[in-house]
Amino acid sequence: MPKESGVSVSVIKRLPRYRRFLGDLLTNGVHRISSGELATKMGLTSSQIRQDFNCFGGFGQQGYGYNVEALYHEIGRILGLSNNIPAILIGCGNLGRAVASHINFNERGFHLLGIFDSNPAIIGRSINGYPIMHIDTVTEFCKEKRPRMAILCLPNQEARKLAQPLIDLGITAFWNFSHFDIKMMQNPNIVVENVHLSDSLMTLSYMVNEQKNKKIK
Amino acid sequence: MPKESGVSVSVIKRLPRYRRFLGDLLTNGVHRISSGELATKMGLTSSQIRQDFNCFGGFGQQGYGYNVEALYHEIGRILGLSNNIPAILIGCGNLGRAVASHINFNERGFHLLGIFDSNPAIIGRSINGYPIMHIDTVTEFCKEKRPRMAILCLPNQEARKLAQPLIDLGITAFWNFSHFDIKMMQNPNIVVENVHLSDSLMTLSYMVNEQKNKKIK
DNA sequence: TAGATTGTTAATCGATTAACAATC
DNA sequence: TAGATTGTTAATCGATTAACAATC
Repeated sequence: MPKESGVSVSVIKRLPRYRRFLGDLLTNGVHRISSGELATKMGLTSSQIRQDFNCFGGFGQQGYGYNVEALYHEIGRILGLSNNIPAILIGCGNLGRAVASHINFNERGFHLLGIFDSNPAIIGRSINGYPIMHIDTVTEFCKEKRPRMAILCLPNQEARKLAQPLIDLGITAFWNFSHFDIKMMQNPNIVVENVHLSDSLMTLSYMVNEQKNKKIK
Repeated sequence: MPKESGVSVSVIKRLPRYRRFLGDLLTNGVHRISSGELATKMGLTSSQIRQDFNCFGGFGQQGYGYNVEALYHEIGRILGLSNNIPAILIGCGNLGRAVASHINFNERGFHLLGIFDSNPAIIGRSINGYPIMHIDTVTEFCKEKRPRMAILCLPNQEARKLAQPLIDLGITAFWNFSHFDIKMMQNPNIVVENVHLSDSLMTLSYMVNEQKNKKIK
């Protein structure tokens, strides 16, 4: 049934938002919805919604619409949210701590095994139940526990140094909060999702300026 | 000279990354670069680079290429990075604290005035020099200090409650870390930049799954 | 001047929207 | 059956890439 191969990244990036809206509907006791209604709610076109859902095989029904609960779970399945991919977090500064305590990894397809940092003062402590270990022990740890994903909450230079060694230790996916462009590295099998907060803020800066210009005009 | 109006958001979103690479070149003492060289470095096409830069009026020179320093500063100017837009941060949980201490607002076009939260235990303290004030005083504060941008590090429901009152108080831009979709609100003059960390992680979850499927295939 | 590389126009590619026949 | 709404094909729109004349 599922024909998931080769679905474009634009579609994938919309799935979490669809799921969010469907979750809200579910909470409000809505059991069916048409692409038209959902489109209005989400500020999209009904065409786009039908096209998007059909990338994965039709789970609507003509004349009826979509079953909210089925669709919600289907999207979760497509995203692999019940897939406990073992992960490690590297860098326990402000950002690393926030990510460790703020994100619900288990509900997003991952299982966080632990946190690594070089600051001796915090080794042995834990955050949100995740133990903080010394970065020097990460090699040993990876050989034993085989994490597949690494979260990089490190400065540029340190991320640059660590990326290749981590790949050599079996890491195949990065959630990258550093400014180092991992994608530029040789290995094409590595998947990377970047969160460049500063870039995001600069984009906002541009938009605020545009806003001003419009007012003047 | 600048013809910045109506530049597409795809182009704008690439500007911070260009600036980052140009900054690196500058650090390494490189003074000129051709679109071809930069394309190789960044994994883009030289065509795209020339198209992008030309959205803002040609600052290259035929037969020579681009002056790295001039281009770096030009991009900063386009993004409005020296524009101290007054901003407030709302929600001083893990994420809010990380944003307040991790982001260099001054170098990104903003000036953070202070932080608001409802937890009495932390009111009066400060983070990274920014005072923490009670959320009940935000109305008064906005009337006096006139911030234009608000950073929302709040749960869904609280963000939903606060968005419209903040707009009424003169906020015209949001850096939104909550899951509430501010864009869905009536006012078209409001600009919003969303940082949906959970969505980002779910996208990564999907990609890791695809990775597996490919190996099996 | 000759070589290099831009700025810009044209061609291609992909993503979004519109239209409508299929069908519940 | 009639009405509604999907799934899917075709049309449009926008973004990326290719090509090349302009020019430093």
